Parts: sequence; C-alpha cells; structure tokens
Amino acid sequence: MTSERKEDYLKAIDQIVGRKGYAQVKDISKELDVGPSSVTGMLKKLTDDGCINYEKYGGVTLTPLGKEIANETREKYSTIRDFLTALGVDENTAADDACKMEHIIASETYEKFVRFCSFALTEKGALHLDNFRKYCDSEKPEK
Amino acid sequence: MTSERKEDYLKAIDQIVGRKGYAQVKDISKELDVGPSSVTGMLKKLTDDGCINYEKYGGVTLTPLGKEIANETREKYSTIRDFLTALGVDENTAADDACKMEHIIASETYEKFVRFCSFALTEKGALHLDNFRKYCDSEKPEK
DNA sequence: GAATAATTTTTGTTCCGTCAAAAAATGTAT
DNA sequence: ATACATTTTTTGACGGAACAAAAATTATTC
Repeated sequence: MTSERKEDYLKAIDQIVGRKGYAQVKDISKELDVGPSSVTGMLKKLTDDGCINYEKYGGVTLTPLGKEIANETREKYSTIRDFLTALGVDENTAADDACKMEHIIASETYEKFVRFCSFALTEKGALHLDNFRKYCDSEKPEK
Repeated sequence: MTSERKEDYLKAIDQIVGRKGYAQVKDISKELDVGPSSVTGMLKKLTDDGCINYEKYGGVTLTPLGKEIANETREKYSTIRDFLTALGVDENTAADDACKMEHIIASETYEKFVRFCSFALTEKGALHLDNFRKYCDSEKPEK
C-alpha cells in the first residue's frame, strides 16, 4: 500500500514543505525529476492513502500519517548515508545509494548500521575506523 | 537493457545450470517464485539480449554474456552478504538484503564493502570487528 | 477586465513484470 | 500407439509508474 515510490514522494514533499510551507506540483516535479502529470497522478494515490492534504490546483501538505512515513524514511536515509560515508564512500555516492537502500534493507540490518554509526563516535570506534581507512588507502596499489 | 529482474533470472538460471546442467521453466519458476508464463516471457527477452540459449520447449543455458552478468551479480551478492554478516546481521536476513542491494549500490560503495571484508580477515581487522560486536551486545539494554 | 503566461489536470499511450486460463507440445504409461 | 500427465507457450488482462499533448484552471500584467 505504501510503495517505494510513494515514500520518495512523501520525502520530497516533506522537504519542500520544510522550505516553503507547502509543495506545488512543479516543485515535486523538479525535485524528483519526473513530469508534472506523473506528480498529479501520484498525488491522487497519496490522498487516497491518507498521506497528504491535497485539493486540485492547491498546495500540498502532509497529514500526520504522511509525516510519520516521511520521517521514518528520512531518518533511515540519513543513517544509511552516514554509515556509508563513515566507511569512506564519497558524499554524493553515499547520498544516492542511501536513497535506494532505505527502501529495501531489513530493520535488523538497519539497526546494525545505527550501531555502527554510534560506535564510530566512540573513541575506540573512531580509532578502528581510522585503521580501516588507512587500510583502504594502502591496499589500493595492488590493482 | 539489463534490468534488475533480468539479473535475478540470470542468477537463478546460473544456479540451476550448476546443479543439473540446464534449466527448465519449472525450475526457474520455483526458484524465483513466479508463474511459468512469467518465465517464458522473460526467457524471450533474455534471448533477444543474447544472454541465454533458448529454444521453445527446450532446456535453457547461459551464453558467455549471460554467464558474465550472472557471475558479476553473484559475486556482488556474495560480497554484500559477507559484509553484512561480518557486521553481525543474521545469515538469512543478510542473504535477503544482499539480494536486493546487489542491484542498486554504486561500484564505489561495493568496493568499500570488498575492502571491509578483506580487512576483516586481517589480524587488526578481526580485532576491530570483535570490538564492534561487543559494543553491539553491550549497548542493547538501552532499549 | 481582457490578454497572456504559468501551472495543473486530463486523456490516452507506453513499458515492465506479473498472472490465470486455455492451447500446444512433450513425456510416460500401459 | 493411445490415453493420460506434465510441461511449456500463448493469449489477454492487470497494476504501477512514467510520459506527451491537449484542455482547464489560476496568476499576472497591462
């Protein structure tokens, strides 16, 4: 009922609402890089799902349900992105991958990522991670 | 041209061929848990793509191209699975997640996973990982 | 307030992957 | 070799998500 794509839309709407108070079709269209007619279509579905407040030709905002889903998705996204960057993945790549991974990983896996991130903030953890990073740099020449 | 689903099919076919020399529609159907008509449809596309040797009502095998894709996919899969289990994710969950992640992560991210796995085989690495695992166990009570 | 511009919605099409049911081919008994 | 069982293919349909083009609405400007 709440597909991957719907989560993407909700996250995008949340972001835009955060910036300007409400979201217009053109904003969402730009944000997700899809045509405006695709957006209108999805807005109807999200309305049926009870995720957004939407009236034709009007601005879009999130309902509590929509906000909840957006927040969960966004939080997952941030954690995964941080996890990947901690591992040494480039910022942009990490952001891209996190955006796709957030939809598919199990909650158990997600939990490990959370732990890893907080561990990385530990003294020991930071040290270990540093070691890994050095290892990464040193082992490259083999190829 | 080579979608996620195609990779899944190729991987499944590769596996079955490994077991019995060739793959039948029913095998693939069972392996991927889809109806036989779906399989037949996909087999046509994979033939057009030059990934499989397929003649109606006959067994299916992989072409060099198909084998190459299957191998890449499989290798990616194994690495991701190992990476996740190294982090402490349960075997089954790791397998499931790897199956989905293999399609979407960037090669850069993949490379980090590879590095992490080989680092984990190092003396230092094993130690670090052990530390993380202990941290995981210790921090659980907070919830 | 009429004319024009920007935005949004409709409508009809497409692609992908799936399915169920019916038809065709193949395999296996007896 | 005839009847039955299994496997495979065809056919037609569906849902999801996207698009382009045309129509409708709202906003702006003079």
